[in-house]
Amino acid sequence: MPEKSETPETPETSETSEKEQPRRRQARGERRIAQLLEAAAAVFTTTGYTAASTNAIAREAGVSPGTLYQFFPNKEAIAIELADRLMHELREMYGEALAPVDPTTPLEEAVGAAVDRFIAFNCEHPVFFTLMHGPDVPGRMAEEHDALHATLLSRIEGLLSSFLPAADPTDLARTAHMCLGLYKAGLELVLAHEGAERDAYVQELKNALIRYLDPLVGEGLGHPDAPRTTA
Amino acid sequence: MPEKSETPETPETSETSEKEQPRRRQARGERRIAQLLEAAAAVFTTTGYTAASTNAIAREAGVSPGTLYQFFPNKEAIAIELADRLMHELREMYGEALAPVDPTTPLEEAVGAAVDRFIAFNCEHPVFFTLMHGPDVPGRMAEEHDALHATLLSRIEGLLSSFLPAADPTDLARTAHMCLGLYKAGLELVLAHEGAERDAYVQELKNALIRYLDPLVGEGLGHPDAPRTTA
DNA sequence: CAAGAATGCGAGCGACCACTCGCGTTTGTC
DNA sequence: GACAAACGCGAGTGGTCGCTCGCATTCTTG
Repeated sequence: MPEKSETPETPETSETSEKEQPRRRQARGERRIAQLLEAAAAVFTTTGYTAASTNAIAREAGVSPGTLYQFFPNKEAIAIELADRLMHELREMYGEALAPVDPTTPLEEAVGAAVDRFIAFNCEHPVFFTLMHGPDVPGRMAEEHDALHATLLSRIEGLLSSFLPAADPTDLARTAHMCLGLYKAGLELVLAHEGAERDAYVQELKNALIRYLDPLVGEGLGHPDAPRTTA
Repeated sequence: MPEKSETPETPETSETSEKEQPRRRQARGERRIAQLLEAAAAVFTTTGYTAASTNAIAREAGVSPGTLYQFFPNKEAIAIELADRLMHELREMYGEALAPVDPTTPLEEAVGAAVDRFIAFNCEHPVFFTLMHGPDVPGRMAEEHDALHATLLSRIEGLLSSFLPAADPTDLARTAHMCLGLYKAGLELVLAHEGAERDAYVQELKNALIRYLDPLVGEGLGHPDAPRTTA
């Protein structure tokens, strides 16, 4: 296992320490990093993480393997950095997308808005689905994935509990898992199509989620239109 | 090469000089093959296809790498043979599970029966999900996967069309895709849990599918008295 | 401009993996 | 029992991949 001894850490960082910054980068370096991450995104989306070779990423970026390793300590760090940047961009969006809504808001509206934003993000960054869904992710990425997963689940639970104030926590968690699973399934289908067909699948995904949740909401709120329950 | 009756698509002359020469196996060999496939199933399920090494499979089976290659020409052939045997076993089941039903059968019953059988099969053979869902499958396996996918889709379409005789073929295909996607999502959740919780997820999967399809059946048939429940 | 740091290169190293080969052992057949 | 074929072994081979190293080039800074 190639273990690179870290530079003598804690030099001095009295000021704002965003991250460990043992290296001074030039503008050129930042450009290369962005270029490499873009190339990595392209290669990851087409071949997946494990099958993607660092040489292929460097070639895609038009640089040599050595240059790649000037900016990233190893292959995993490339995926980590890529995921981190996407996460950061995502956080700015889903903070609104899954904010708890008051129960007077119709379910369709809440689900539709959340789905639209997430679908838009994933369509704009197809790598995200590859990195977060692939079974061939390195250990450190799994944590990132699990963290996002847990955050999303708690958000969904929060949203659901605003519609179902009196629900068993276990059932709530299960319903949230189902919602996330159904969403992932729909996302895969959405990404596999384009144009009008893609839009149709988005609508179908919304339908599936709304119809799945509708009876629960109706019964949870004491709606008279609760035709069927599953004990 | 494992012995099996190939389709006579290679019109060689009377002399089958090369190509397929089914090797004479002894009982011991057949046992080894089964043993190796079982070991391969275990390794594939835990590590996935690409990450699984042939040496690991041989070790799991308690034989040497050379012995493994006595019965399989390469790593892909192991997965192929494994998938073929599972497919064969599956075909005997889903022929009944998705056989077209007359529309008088309630939707819940049709969906419930199909889901139950497929869930049971996948729970008994977790490799199947790994081989058919993993993004890291070899080229030849992708065909097998696509073939199953297409077969399942046409079966689902057939079942749906028995409930929706007058439906746009495009919509029908899309709905079938959605059903299969939703099922896969539910299957993943089902496999991730055990015991009572697993059963609960099975029920939730059925709910999601039935609720997704119910409005379509009600409106598509134009039956004002469409049976919504048979409680 | 000079010095040093950051950047850039690409041949090559070590590790791993799918797969092979030569040879010894077991089994079926006469 | 004798012969051949199927079985079994495990060190070895070629190839790929992550990653390194020495050296050349470009930028920054005083």
